[in-house]
Amino acid sequence: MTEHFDGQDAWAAALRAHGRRVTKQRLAVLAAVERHPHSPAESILAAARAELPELTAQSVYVVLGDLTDLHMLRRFEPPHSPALYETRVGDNHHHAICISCGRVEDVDCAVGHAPCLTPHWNPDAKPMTIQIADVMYQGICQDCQRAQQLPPHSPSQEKEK
Amino acid sequence: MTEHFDGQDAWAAALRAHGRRVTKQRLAVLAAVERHPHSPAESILAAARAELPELTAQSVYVVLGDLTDLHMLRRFEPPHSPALYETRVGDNHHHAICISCGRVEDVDCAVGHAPCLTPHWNPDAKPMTIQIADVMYQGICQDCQRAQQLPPHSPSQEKEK
DNA sequence: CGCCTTATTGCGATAAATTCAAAATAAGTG
DNA sequence: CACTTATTTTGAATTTATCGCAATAAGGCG
Repeated sequence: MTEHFDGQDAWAAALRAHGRRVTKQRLAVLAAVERHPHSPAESILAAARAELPELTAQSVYVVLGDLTDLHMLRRFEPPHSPALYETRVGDNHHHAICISCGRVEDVDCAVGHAPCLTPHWNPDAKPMTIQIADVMYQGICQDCQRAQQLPPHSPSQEKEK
Repeated sequence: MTEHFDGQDAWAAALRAHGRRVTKQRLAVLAAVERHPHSPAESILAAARAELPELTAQSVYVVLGDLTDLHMLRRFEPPHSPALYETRVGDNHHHAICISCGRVEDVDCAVGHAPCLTPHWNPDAKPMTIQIADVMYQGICQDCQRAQQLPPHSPSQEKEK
């Protein structure tokens, strides 16, 4: 109950620092994202409604979009998934997604510090000023791998001819 | 007019190799993607209709999805954009996207060969078996950068307070 | 060469995620 | 406390993509 206010105040300060008003909606969304990293807007809405039941979906979209623009939140879009949000910004860490179950894991930056931020441009390409390098590792997590090997009733991937 | 058949035959062979029938729809889609890399389904439909007017949107979605599963096409989803497709598969190259105008550039793999395929797992994370590492550089291209500096009538990004 | 089986495509409807416009509300300021 | 305007809500629309089933045609076979 008291630990509530630690983060609450920090978020409030950050909002003011960005010239934004401190509203219960924003605080509820920020708290929800912090508690449920790698969550889509809908899950964030559900989580935030635990402490602010009258919150609407549209508000969540607006708040998420705005806070992402401010770099208070980070947004990434795994394939075949709605956009996911997290509060970890600044450190440029990456993500590993299981293409089978959708589980997401954080992965520290692969090349040291501000790493992947210097792409090897092709000779004919016009270089851009890179702001972030979103690295999306796609693979199969251990659980799903195990589940696929068991031949039993699991008609998962019978394509590829 | 003749150069048509070179690629045509190659695609046909590849389709058969994957146990797929060779249809004009598939050939039209493949040709369209090859001619317009980094294009969304809608643009591919338009391009493919140039040579196959009766092609439908749904067929394009089905074909793109299927060929992507076969790894004959590669699909990636830049933020705030529909999924894009390209014929370059196998080499694991990356992409740089201008967050302002949406322009996409190919970027060769940053770390040499099969590079980014070995993430640095956190101690507590359960490693996955990585299949591909999709690296998405996000930044601002030279043109947009130039356009933003000119104060004139360009009410583009007046947020951030 | 034409038939037959079955993959593939077309059609119509539908879903999921996100965005838009305008009215209602409330944060911060004086 | 009143006022200004950012923020949220309300209600609907848009965009991107998928689903089920009927229609079609590709490739194998007799």
